[in-house]
Amino acid sequence: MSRYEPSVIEPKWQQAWDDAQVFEAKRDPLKPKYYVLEMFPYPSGRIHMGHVRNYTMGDVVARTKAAQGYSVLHPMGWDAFGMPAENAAMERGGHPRDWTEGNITEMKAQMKPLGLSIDWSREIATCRPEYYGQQQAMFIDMMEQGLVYRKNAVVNWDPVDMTVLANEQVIDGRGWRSNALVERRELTQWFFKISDYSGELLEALDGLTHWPEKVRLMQANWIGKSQGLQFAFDTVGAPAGFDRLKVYTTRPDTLMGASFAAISPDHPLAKALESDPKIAEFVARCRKGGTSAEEIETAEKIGFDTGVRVKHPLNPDWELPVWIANFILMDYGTGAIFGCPAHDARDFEFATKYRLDIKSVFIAEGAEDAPLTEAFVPMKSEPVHYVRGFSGAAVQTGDAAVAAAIAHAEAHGYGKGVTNYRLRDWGISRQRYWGCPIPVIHCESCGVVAEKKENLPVELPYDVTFDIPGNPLDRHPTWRNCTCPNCNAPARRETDTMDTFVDSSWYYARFTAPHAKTPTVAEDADYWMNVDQYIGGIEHAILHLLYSRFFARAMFKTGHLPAKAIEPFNALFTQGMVTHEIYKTTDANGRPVYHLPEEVTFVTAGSEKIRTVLWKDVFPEGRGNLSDLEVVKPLLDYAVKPTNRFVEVIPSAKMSKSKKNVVDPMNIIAAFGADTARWFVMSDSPPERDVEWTASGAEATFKHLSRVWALCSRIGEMPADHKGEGDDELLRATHKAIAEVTAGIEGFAFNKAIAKLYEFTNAIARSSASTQVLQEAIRTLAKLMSPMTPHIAESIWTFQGGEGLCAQAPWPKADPALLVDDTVTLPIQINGKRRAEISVPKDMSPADVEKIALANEDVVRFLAGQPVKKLIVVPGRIVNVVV
RNA sequence: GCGGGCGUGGCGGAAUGGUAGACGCGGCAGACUCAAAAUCUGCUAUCGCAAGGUGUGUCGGUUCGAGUCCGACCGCCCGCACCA
Repeated sequence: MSRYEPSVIEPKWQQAWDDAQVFEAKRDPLKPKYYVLEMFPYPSGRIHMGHVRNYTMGDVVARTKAAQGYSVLHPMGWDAFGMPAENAAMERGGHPRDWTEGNITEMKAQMKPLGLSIDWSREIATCRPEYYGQQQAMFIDMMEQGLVYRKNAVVNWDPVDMTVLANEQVIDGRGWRSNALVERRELTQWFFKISDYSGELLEALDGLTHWPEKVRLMQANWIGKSQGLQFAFDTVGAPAGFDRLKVYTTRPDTLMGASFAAISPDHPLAKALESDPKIAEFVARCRKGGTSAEEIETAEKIGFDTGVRVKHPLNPDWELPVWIANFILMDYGTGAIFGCPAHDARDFEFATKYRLDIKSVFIAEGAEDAPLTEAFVPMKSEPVHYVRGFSGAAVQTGDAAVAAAIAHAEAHGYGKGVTNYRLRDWGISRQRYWGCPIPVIHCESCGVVAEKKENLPVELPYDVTFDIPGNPLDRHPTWRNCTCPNCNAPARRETDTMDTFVDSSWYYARFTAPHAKTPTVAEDADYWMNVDQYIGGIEHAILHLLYSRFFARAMFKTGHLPAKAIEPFNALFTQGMVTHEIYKTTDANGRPVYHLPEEVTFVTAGSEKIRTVLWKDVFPEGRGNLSDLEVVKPLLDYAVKPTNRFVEVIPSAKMSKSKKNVVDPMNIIAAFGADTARWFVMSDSPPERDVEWTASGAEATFKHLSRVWALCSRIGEMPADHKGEGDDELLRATHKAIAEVTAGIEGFAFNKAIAKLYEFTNAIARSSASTQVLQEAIRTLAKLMSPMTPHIAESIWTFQGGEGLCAQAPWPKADPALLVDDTVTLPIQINGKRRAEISVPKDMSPADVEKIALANEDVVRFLAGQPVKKLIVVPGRIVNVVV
């Protein structure tokens, strides 16, 4: 074997795998199946280290499962719709489709050299009619099932770009691109009825036992179940049609502390009152407020007394004022509340500002009913003393009091217990070109009608321009024109497109039959679903994963997925980011200046453990030492003083172009090969945590792989019949490695699996065993390394006489008999402190172990004749002597 | 405010309640070399000449035995947030 040259072996093996179609997924009734999926990328045009880490993890799982005898599905596709393509068209000209397809070609070309075991015959892109046409078909099915509807909704409207903006695109109340003040405008929008599934999506979380607890909690909080009382006030002096005002509360036990009612500025009653110019003006003022978290947090609570009154449900003579308040949300509960300032922080603030009554309903046990300086809001599980209760005992917990109050309301017929969810319906309308057209038609006589399925896909027109703001579909000369599927009269197409989250909500199902003429094919979906292991970033913990869970249910309801697939992802793994240090200096004006890693030099000061980073021109050769500093001191003084050449190192941060701490995977592959990149991103940190990319770590990985290569050569040069020493020892090490590496991979502890591979490599290198045993060991090493470093593994496998391709060889099995040593070393503790060590046969009886332990001379010395009170022997583990 | 997570050498990190620091990085020393690089070997938590002592954010508890379990605190990180 010659030198280790990744640039030679990597393309060679990739070609060999392609030729043998090793990664093509086939339905095989004789094998169990395994579906591994990594969250598919947005085709930005460049892959980054995060992609490398994500796809390598999936690849390790896919290759291991394939070797373990599973029929594996490991596909890849492109989340290809979305605004960056349109922005690029606006900024640079060109067409979103050309830009996107070009990026897909480029990114695929960058992914191929990684040697991933992907079935590229199943590649999909959400922007192609083959994909989004099927999405439109499902949209129509969902309409029929009542899962889709239109309603007016308040949205962020950019008056300059003439488009709806997502909340994240509104920065300080202005459009992120146009910088125009964003308006809250009411538009007719399309919605998916995800709220129909609130309860089910919440309860089913319990069954997702192979999901991270954190993700399940985040989803549970997002769905936000609460139980409370809904009741209606009788109104006094309200406009016609508003005889009653419905409110929702989770604290009906505080009803006797009510001092006002309040409605959202978007409440129908507020609208009915807008004939009063003062009210109209107030409502307009409320709508101006920004929607960002900070603004909401710091926003002052403002209110306006409408003059309308409501009667307290427990006492018709008791009237409360109705206010419009900016902090009441229209789309939660009923959009109206009753205010109990004593036991709600917001109501307290509001009541204090507008001098409304603050009356305690309950007080801490043993406390006085004194005026409050802030709202008293104890845990609902805590017992308190009710001074103005109306149901249940005087001393009870909040939980008990709430239940008693609901029972009271239901018994007296003024309200009922209801369950409320924070989760809102999913608004999917986007006034954008580069998305999946919503396949409906507006007809003057028939209204809103679904397009006929045989007319699908409703394709995006190519001849559009982006030189003026707004949705190009709206101003296309002919695209909107169509005929009504019902009455054949001339009609107009819907020009809204779907949120790109819709595209990614079912791609996992499409991969089971990526080119079918229907969204899915029953037998393929039956065979391949569910995704056995899904891998991606934590940033998708809520939206993407919740939408997908909803969509799988909708696909079941519309007959596109089997019942077993309503939870589509059996196991989820969320991986950490790839980070890098940032190198910063300051310019003459005090502004930060960032430097690329290759622009700085590391100077180490030996045992003093100081690391200083300097601009590269101080040590142009790329490395330096403090002793060298003495030599270059004059130069350094010159360099440091006038130009501030010491570089500040900002530890481990997300890779970002502006901070110049990005490492391009293509450069790493060019310098060290894909195997080095793959091994390093898996080796240094647990996969769920961030991993810091370091140049020294990458170099060290390359050196290690080179060592393995050299070791393979050495073994290859040994005479085949050479008899050596320590065969049994190496055989045991081999089987231990099999057991430990397998456990590491299966437990998603890739860093530990790699640590074991280092140990095993060192064991082989030290061994002077017989040629045959060494060969068997290094072939096993190659197979165990192959999920992480498939190319070098393939070379070693072939060189050492492995049969066929390593990629198709079965996973080795550990012999349990070889995993336990005949003798074990037992530490002996005296009063819990380690004092000695004995070596005993592994199955020696505890009684014999005791004898040997007590006879040990170190033990005798430490005991110094003290009587032994207790002796604990944990077989195979430890001996503890208590005196 | 609500919810969750994490604190272990110079660094990344290992440790089913059972020898704390595996493995890697960095560092030190040595071999090879005219020399450097590369490579190889050894050492590397800390105090101490040693015997031995001390060490997993802090304080306390459970246990024969605690990095691990329990309680309080300190610090850092993440998610949600005017949700009635």
